[in-house]
Amino acid sequence: MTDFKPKSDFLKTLIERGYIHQCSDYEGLDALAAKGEVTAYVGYDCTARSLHVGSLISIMMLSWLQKTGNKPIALMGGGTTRVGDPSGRDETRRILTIEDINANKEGIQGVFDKIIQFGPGKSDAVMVDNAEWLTTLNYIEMLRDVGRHFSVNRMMSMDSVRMRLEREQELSFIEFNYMILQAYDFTELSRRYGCNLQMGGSDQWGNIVNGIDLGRRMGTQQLYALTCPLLTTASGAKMGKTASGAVWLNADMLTAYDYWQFWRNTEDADVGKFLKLFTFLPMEEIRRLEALAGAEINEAKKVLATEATALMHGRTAAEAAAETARTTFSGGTATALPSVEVTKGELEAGLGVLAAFVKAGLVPSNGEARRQVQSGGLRVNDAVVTDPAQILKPADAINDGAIKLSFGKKKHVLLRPA
RNA sequence: GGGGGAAUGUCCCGAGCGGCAAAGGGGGCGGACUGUAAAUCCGCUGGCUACGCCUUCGCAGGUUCGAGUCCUGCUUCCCCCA
Repeated sequence: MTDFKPKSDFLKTLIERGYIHQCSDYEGLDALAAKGEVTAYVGYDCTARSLHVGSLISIMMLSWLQKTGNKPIALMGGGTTRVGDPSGRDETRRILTIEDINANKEGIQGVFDKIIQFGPGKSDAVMVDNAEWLTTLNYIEMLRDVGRHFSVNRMMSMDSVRMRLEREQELSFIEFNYMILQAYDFTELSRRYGCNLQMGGSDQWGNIVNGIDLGRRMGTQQLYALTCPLLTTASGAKMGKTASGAVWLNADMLTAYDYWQFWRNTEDADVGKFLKLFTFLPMEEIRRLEALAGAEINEAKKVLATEATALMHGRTAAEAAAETARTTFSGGTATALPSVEVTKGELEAGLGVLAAFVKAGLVPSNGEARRQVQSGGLRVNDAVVTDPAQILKPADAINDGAIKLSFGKKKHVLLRPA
């Protein structure tokens, strides 16, 4: 890969921006991409109501694919999610109900058209659900047509399976079948849409390559595999977690402000990498930003945060988030901070600080609030709380009629009497 | 079918002579230092109407003043033999 010189804009961009972990055949894929003849898919499991940043990298790849004149397919795993992918998992996934899966699918679909064009045109994207063909399969036919091409010996040696076996962890038969279904998806998409490339995270390599093999045996055109690195931060932590949980892409699961903050808090060493992967800024601009040294790199982080947020939440929301952050972190109180309502009566009766922080959702329990008071982590209107028995009263509402509660340096909520 | 072992704080790993809210890590959170970074150092890491009360060690019973610890049965997982 180091000495490979791509001719296609697609591979040129992906390589330059660091999207590629492995590819089954650079030359072959490059030739197709140069002619705009790549139709690629990425599959998304419907295991939650929203995708999170971990999936964003592959959505970006689909977008670049389209920008460089090829056709993306977003595959909803409405069928495969009923089975559960064992890759990279220690334990069997909880089996989701069909209603849950459908609801999750609804939630997930929305993010794609933010950066990908859908429609009937040649390089317009298509969205399909593998439930369409998987749920109507007939077991015996499936075994005869597809199952005979799979060697159990080889399946047992696949990472996802082997790891479970070596660590003596349960691997149920249903999960064992996941790779067969995913391989079958690839061939089915090849037949239906002329799909010839599957992309995904590096943990999907085995599954994708199985699809290529199956395609060859079942007589599809030549298929290709392309994987991206799994995201970790420079200090090795798995990316995508914040204080409050996963970094969701959907606005109703994570506000634009919190999403902006997630990117703003990127480690220095990751700024360049993330600008390349998660924004569409031109490379010259990125090179300039990542060259900033010392505290200056904070400028690059703000650009990253705003650009990345603009992609998922829109430019307006991104800039509002940037502005809210600016006032908040320069010592002021932005009125656009997340807010929680309390009734006037509650305040007049006197609301305990501990309860107030729990109510604001900043801490999970009274006890936790109490502990945080001990270590000086709670503030009311920017004043450190020292007395756990402190009572909040209407007179404390000073900022735009609200009380500002802060947990640590980064988490703020406005308590609004209503 | 026979024999042996395991299950611990609902994030994970993991100690635990009958006095245990339960050692030690990891992770997470807060504080200090910085730049809303990293590294480092310090503190915290069951719940509550809080110098007390309540609920926790696979499940259900029992012995005991007192059980994570002992006994009985059950469930699940692993290993060996058939």
